[in-house]
Amino acid sequence: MNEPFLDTIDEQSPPLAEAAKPVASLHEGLLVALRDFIVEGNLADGARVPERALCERFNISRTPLREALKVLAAEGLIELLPNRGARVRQLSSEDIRELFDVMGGLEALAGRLACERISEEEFAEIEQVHHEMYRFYLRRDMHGYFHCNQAIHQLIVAAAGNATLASTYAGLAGRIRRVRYSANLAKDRDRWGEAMREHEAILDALRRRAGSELSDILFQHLRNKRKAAQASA
Amino acid sequence: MNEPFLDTIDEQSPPLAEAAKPVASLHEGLLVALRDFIVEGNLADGARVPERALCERFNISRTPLREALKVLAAEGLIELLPNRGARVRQLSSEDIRELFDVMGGLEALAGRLACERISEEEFAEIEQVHHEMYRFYLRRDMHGYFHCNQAIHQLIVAAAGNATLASTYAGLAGRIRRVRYSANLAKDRDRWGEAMREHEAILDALRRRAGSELSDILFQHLRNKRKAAQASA
DNA sequence: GGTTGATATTTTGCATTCATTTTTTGAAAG
DNA sequence: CTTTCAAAAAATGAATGCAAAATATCAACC
Repeated sequence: MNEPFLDTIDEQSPPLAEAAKPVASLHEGLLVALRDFIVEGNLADGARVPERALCERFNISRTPLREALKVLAAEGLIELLPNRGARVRQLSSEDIRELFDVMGGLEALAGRLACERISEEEFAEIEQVHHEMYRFYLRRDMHGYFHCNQAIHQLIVAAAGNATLASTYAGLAGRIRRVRYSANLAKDRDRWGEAMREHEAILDALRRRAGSELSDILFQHLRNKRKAAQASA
Repeated sequence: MNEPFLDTIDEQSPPLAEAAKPVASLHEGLLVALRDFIVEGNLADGARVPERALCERFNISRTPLREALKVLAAEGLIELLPNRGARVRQLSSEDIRELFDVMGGLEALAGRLACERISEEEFAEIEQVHHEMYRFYLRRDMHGYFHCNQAIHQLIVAAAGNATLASTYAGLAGRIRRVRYSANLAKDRDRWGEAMREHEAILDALRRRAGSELSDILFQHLRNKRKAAQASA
């Protein structure tokens, strides 16, 4: 469970040097810490990953660090160049387009599966967050709106009841999380109304358990989100 | 580009000991070799991964091997237990259900995207393989049929023109590849006719560039495939 | 001033080593 | 014969060491 999706309005990541918390378990711990470190944008886009510096930062030797870097490369967060170390992966607009589409496909799937198995309780929660989001929309409270928006998408993925889906989704979300700020479509007021209407349709289809319809709507919703994001970039 | 999907009828993987080809580049090389080694079923399901033995098998020391194992764990092929090494990941029927659904979702996405951008040439190729597959079906040639089947699904994913989708799909396919033999629904003659009809519908929807429709059909197709597979297991 | 090329420095990739933890072994007890 | 427990053996996780490769430095030259 990493991060729901784009569309957050939170402030930029914390300053580079932190209180150097001494990595808890070091098993999973280092990996998580390092991933956060990168995802949170502590390293510039395309910058080379300073092995030695990170060793000191996390108080470990190069061996476990390099193992973690390999994993992060497999996750697509960084890339390894033979004999010249790791670089923070720079996403082209094409990469972002691809990522949005795949996430759209996964959300479409989540919607479809959710329709098959969502409980009344789960639906009620989504409905509640939806109404809350609507109130934020009326009040033009972007921060609140996007918080709810995130929550809804996350709840739909969770309602699908498919851990493989959830972790695949989280992996992709992690990759674009770095660019979420630049992709902050929130500024686009016209799109906002449209997005709100789309969310109405999402809730409606989910209420009717119309899986294939919801699937379409969710995919298109992500498509539109991406278009707005890339247009404003 | 790993492997299209289940549904192959190929014979079981080669015997455990091979000619010990000395890992080419060792950068990407070891990882690929080791992944193949595991995916091809050289290690029993749930068996512990013998670090030392693999070091000798691939003529490398433990450091690079362990890096590779970490990556394979991230890919979901093996799992790492703290202080007790790596095990070949054993997929529960629930895991398989999940994987099929996610792959179904990704194929649905691939179909949708393919409808947007597939060229006449690409479509013609799929159509051709489809007809070839039909001839195999009429002749009751399972091996030929499944080879074409695989090719069609792979061509649709390729026609989507989304590298992120393709690699995500390949990653999941790799996980499931180990169990493809047990999931060999080929034996189910009734399902075969049904599958053939579904493929007719797939081709038809693709011809009409009916993205959302194709999306539904593909997802259901994978669903049915999975049900047949799990029923016969 | 800018370019080229040789040398020094750093960094990478892998092997080796070491401390811990786990697993195995085997003998004693029930 | 089975269970229990302690010691031995093996495996894991991580640090260090070392050769090869890449990068940086800097002086000579145009």
